[in-house]
Amino acid sequence: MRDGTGYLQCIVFKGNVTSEVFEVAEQLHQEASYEVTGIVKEEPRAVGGYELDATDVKLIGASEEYPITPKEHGVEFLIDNRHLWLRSKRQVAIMKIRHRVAKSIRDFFDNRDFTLFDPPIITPNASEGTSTLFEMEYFDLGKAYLTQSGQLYAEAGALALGKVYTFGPTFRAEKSKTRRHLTEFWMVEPEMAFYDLDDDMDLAEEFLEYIVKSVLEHNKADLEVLERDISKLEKIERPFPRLSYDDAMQILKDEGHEVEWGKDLGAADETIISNKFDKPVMVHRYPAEIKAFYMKRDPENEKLALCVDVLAPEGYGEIIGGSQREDDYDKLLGRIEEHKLPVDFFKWYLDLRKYGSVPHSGFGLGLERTITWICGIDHLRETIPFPRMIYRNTP
RNA sequence: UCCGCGAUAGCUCAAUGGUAGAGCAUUCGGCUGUUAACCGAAGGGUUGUAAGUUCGAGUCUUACUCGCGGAGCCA
Repeated sequence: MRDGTGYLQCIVFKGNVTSEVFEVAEQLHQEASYEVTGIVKEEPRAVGGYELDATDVKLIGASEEYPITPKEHGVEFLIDNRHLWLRSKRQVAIMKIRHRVAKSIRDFFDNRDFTLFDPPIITPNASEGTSTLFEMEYFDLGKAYLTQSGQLYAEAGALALGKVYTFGPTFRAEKSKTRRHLTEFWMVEPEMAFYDLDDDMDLAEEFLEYIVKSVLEHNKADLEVLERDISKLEKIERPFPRLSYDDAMQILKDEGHEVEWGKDLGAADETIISNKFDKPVMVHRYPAEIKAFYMKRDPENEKLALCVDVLAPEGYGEIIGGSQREDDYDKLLGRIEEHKLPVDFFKWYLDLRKYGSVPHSGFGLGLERTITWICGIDHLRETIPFPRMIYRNTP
């Protein structure tokens, strides 16, 4: 029996019930819903040590030929039946962990005087220009897009409220067919006035530690269902290793891998680096060339951006991307022009530098990637109730 | 967009170029302190689509469709 709070074994003994009740019990196929009256007994043979000895059984909803059997199934079949797959023990455990991660995210920021700040989902501009956007016609105003990040709006919020965070769905029409991509995924993006890159990294580190500890504290049973090696999560404590991009390149070189300064780290590179540590690794100060226009340059080396990527352990890859933002009006305008972005759309964004600009920083954490890592599972499609992927938008 | 792999019963998979099978599920019968129960029986197929090679194609060839993994890009 499953009721949403847990599982209980229930026994219907021929000798303890009427023949009518026994007949009803015989009709209870997999996933039928029913009401049972009985006596709870201690029973060492039952999982959990207790079972319900039924005296009466009432059928509520029959379930004929339930498609998902206790045997093995393929991925396509299971996702076609996602609405039913969610009932299985493993999926229930993942959804409970998702809830815990989301709750711990809100608690973390709420307890540190951040204000939840909701950016629009429909936007007229591309925040980074590179990614593909979901496009729509917006009445008489031309094209509009589904947001791929609330960051630019969060910056406006930070200048109004000091410390803010956004938390909601974001959309990317990237044609990525991998176990790390969804077209609709959730992101949390804190943005803080007067934070420099070091402050930003300190916060990210404390944040990740908090989330993992919260799951360990409340979801041990769920992690057990997933057969997660908990000892790996117990090691997630500050401080996390911090490497500059140059340090990372050196590690790759020492490992005998061909590297070229100025190129972004590939997935294989990230795995090599993260496998050298048992904690998340923070890689900072990438070449500005390969990073977004809004990132501030390192005053000590203008070729570098004041940015950070956090790589999850065990090869789970990037879960956080963040930076200190460019706060100088002229420099930011220059970047927008260099990237050939429509200046008109960014007028409001430039205003943030025109009227009382302050140094500020922030980062974005991908919810599903984080859950995938914490759960120790191999595909992020299981971490959201109804995944949206390049070749699937049903059920 | 590119590279690789795949598509056979409701599901998971077998089948040297030679009569398309098993386990599970379903139905029927039996048995049972089970927890992926067990024993017996039955039904269930245009082998993704189209063309080609061949005496003969699930198997070989070509194209297409769909799916999976990866690269790039990203959280």
